[in-house]
Amino acid sequence: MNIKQIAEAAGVSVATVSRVLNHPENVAPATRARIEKVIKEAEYTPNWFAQGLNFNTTKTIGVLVPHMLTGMYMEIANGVEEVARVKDYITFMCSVEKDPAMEKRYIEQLVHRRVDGIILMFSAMEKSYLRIVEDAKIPVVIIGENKENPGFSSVKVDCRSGAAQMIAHLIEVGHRRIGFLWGHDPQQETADMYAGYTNVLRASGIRMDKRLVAETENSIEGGYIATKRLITETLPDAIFATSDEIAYGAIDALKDRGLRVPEDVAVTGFGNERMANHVEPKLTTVEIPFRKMGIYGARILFDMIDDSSKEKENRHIMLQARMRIRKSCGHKERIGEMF
Amino acid sequence: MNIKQIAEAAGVSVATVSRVLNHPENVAPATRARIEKVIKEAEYTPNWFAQGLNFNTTKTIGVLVPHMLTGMYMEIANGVEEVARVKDYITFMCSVEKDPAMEKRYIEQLVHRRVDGIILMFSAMEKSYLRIVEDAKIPVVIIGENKENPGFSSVKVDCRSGAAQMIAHLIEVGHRRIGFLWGHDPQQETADMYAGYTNVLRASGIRMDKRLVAETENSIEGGYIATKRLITETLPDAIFATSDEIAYGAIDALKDRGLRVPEDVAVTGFGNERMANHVEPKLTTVEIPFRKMGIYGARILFDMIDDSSKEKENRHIMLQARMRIRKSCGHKERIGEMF
DNA sequence: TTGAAAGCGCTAACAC
DNA sequence: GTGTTAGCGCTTTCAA
Repeated sequence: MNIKQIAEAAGVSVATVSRVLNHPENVAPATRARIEKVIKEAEYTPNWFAQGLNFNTTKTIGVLVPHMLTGMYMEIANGVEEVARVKDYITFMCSVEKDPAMEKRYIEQLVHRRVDGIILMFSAMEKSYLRIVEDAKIPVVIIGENKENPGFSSVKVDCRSGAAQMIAHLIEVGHRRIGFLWGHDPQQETADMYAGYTNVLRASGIRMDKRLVAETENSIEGGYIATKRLITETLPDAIFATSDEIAYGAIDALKDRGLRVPEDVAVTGFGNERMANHVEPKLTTVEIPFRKMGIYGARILFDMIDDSSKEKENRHIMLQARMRIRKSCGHKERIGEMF
Repeated sequence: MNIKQIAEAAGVSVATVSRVLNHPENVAPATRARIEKVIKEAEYTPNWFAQGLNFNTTKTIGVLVPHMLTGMYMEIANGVEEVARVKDYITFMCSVEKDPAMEKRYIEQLVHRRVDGIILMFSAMEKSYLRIVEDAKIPVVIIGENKENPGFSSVKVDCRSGAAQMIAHLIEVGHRRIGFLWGHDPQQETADMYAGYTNVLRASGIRMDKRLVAETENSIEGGYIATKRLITETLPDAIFATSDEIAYGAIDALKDRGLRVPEDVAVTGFGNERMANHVEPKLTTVEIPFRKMGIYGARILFDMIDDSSKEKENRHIMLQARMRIRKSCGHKERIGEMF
């Protein structure tokens, strides 16, 4: 069913039908009612492609997620989607599986399909790849630090300070030999955490011990393996993991070795994802406001979309992370939280 | 940059450019090479909408997910996406937040945007709503049981038998008073589990006690609250939860009451999601092959898309669920699994 | 082997 | 207030 048929059925020209669709105020009430009736009865909706050819908007944004199965990323995406929904936009969610080649392919696709805006999450893209997007003049917001991508609006979390707080806390509680489980991603954020770690140690006059630092995949399994390896070398008082998942793996590994958490070794995570409060012992961690990151990112994006006319100067938001003291760090006056 | 400009730059007509794009074999090698060079240099890609107006395919499928933050649904989606990617399709992931109104809106959008196929996951849609999709002749596959939607291809899991096995196991291990925490969704699946539950109890000569059955939201919090309520009434030997998350909540609630799991009360889940093996005690559960469901569903969908000519007879796949015996059910010879 | 032109379904400028 | 028509960017038939 197309506009011509509607026009015939209503005894008018296609222009008039198009008008009731786009500028109903310019149509006589009687004609308008008649046409609307026909449209409703025929369940007619204008052809998407024909509209796309004429308008310059698709009411669609694209969101690139590093990994569909990682809850934290999905929380950010959820925040984005919520804003998009209110704006009557639909969202292309693309999971790039932490693979730059896939990320590139998806970006090309999104540009090709003329999305109105793109959100890049912890992107691995180099600036040069993003030229396609710039050429297409599609607004972009980057969520998560990325050194490779200056010149875009962004939303970030102050991971350095978050880690520093946590390390300071561990020291305060009495730990000296603090291990650092360094997840491979997100790259920039974990590097910032490391900076926070070394800084606080130095300031506290604690000597760095390289054996206490281990690199690992950002996953439960990664944390498990790295911890097993680490504790064969030397036994720390505490372990700081760059993500909650790594911390879960660390706890498993310690338990397997017959060590108690937090009595023998304290463990802390980063993120405060859904399960952090339901593992045993409850995980002390740094809360990242994931949903909020998504919401802010989306708001910036839609600001850019809405006044595409305005000369765009990039905006940057830095959110603070916040400690969640539970049991796993060995704090005496720990705060119990159920949810 | 459009086809006309390419044509001019190459000194040919638009028709010839279009030919090298779609039927290169019909173009003289020399002309073709010249045009391809221009295309490459200009980084030209045909306009998506103009193509859509002419072709009848969008290389896009839509996936309706009940809830973006529930890992199990995302695992299914991940399976779908993987198949789609291989097929060079892009996926619209739509999170309907367990809201039928949203689901309806998204379906309309997907139809409007002429996706080549749609996957409905644990859909709440009534048959009548899906008329839009049928009218548009868009292939649909339903993942997850849905009584309201006969007449569509589907992939399901035998939850009834899964639950029956688990209940039988609990009885075998010595439990008699077995609680049933009934999550509100997915509707049909949990109802099937209930059927399995009552059946096995009856067959084992155990009298049903209504006080042992509690309804709840499908979430950790839901499981927590329902369990607290349930155990004020009567104390079961064991609790069967219709999802892992509900089971986590149940375990929390029991611990809060000073009860040991599984010594005082055994707990089992359903799903075997990522964390089931990392909570304390490790969760005995029924494994649902989520990824596989997505993969099979997508394969059926693409079969339908690829031979749209063929008279389509619906296909139905029923997958088996499988028990994962861990610690939480109190089995003596429990199997330890790390990952 | 190539080009001219019609047509895909719609919007909007212009004319009445 | 409504109709006519050019044009959006592309594909494809038909003719040369």
